[in-house]
Amino acid sequence: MSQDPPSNTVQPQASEADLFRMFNEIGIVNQLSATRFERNLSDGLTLSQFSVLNNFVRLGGTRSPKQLADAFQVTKGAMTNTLGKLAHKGFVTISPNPDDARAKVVAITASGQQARARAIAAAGDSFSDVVGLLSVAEVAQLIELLTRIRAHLDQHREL
Amino acid sequence: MSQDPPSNTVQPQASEADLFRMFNEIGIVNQLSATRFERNLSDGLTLSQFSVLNNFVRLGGTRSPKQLADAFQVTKGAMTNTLGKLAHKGFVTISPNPDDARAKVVAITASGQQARARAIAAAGDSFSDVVGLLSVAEVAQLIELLTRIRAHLDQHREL
DNA sequence: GGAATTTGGTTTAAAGTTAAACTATTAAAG
DNA sequence: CTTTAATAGTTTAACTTTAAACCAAATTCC
Repeated sequence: MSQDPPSNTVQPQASEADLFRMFNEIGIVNQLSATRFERNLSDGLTLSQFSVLNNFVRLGGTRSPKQLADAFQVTKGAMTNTLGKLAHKGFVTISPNPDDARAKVVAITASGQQARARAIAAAGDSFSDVVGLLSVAEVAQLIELLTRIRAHLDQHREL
Repeated sequence: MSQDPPSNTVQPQASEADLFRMFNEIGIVNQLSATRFERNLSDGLTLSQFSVLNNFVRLGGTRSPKQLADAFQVTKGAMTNTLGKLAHKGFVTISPNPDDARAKVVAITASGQQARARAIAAAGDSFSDVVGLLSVAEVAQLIELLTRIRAHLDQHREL
């Protein structure tokens, strides 16, 4: 439909096998880095809990449990659980939504922001040995490509 | 200690904040792609089960449950469970190790290889829409960088 | 050789996840 | 309006994973 016209400067597309290998490699790196990160997490935070706090700080504002569940591709039940833990620790507040009695409004607290900052600092430590491994340009390139992939997967996800 | 001497051709190193962002992006992409992949898995395979089969095909030979557990950064208990399921489906065999009565020898079966091939085919389908997104060069670059990171994390992991 | 330690694997309890059932509220259709 | 369908959130059962206890077999160390 809306394909670019053929041209002599077109880059050859990646094969499915290449992509499989790439996603495989992403999976392994993620496994290793997430394990490492999770171990250094403070305040008894799990990765899911941290992710929620981080999301609030990065994007600001408030969200419903449903929105969070969708954003993290997790069931509503799982999010109920995660938010319960965070609320219990005082890192988020969960209030009724005045406009919709079914819904709730989740917000991060000052204490939650501090916990997130502590976690980030700990994360920095846990990755300090990787600093020498990549140049700024390489990291930038990596982020650029990953962001592109993320945006695509995000748009085309079913559910 | 063993640092390179300063020079005018040295690349500036990535900051911890950049790295955090990078690993964060890897986590999100992984989350999205793994979810997608897992949904298209055939033969009732879970991602862990598929990973074990894939590992056997990629690297050949046989392995002990312990080796597999280490390779995937998973507890021995979890691997006992995963291998049990795979054995039940007839995709691997688990035999005693004649040289060490504590240990076992795990091998993939022909049926397991076929199941892995089917899963790969399904995976190809599930990623077909990503094909147009990246050039061969970009995927190659991505794989190169990820492999480097993986090797580093792998060498420096605790446990 | 025999005691103490380490290692491979299984099992158990606790925690987190999913899928599905369920409740309550809102939106849509007639 | 009123009935029907969809939506937000919670709860439950089944499953996976981890951490820790446990058993059996191998190693290490006197």
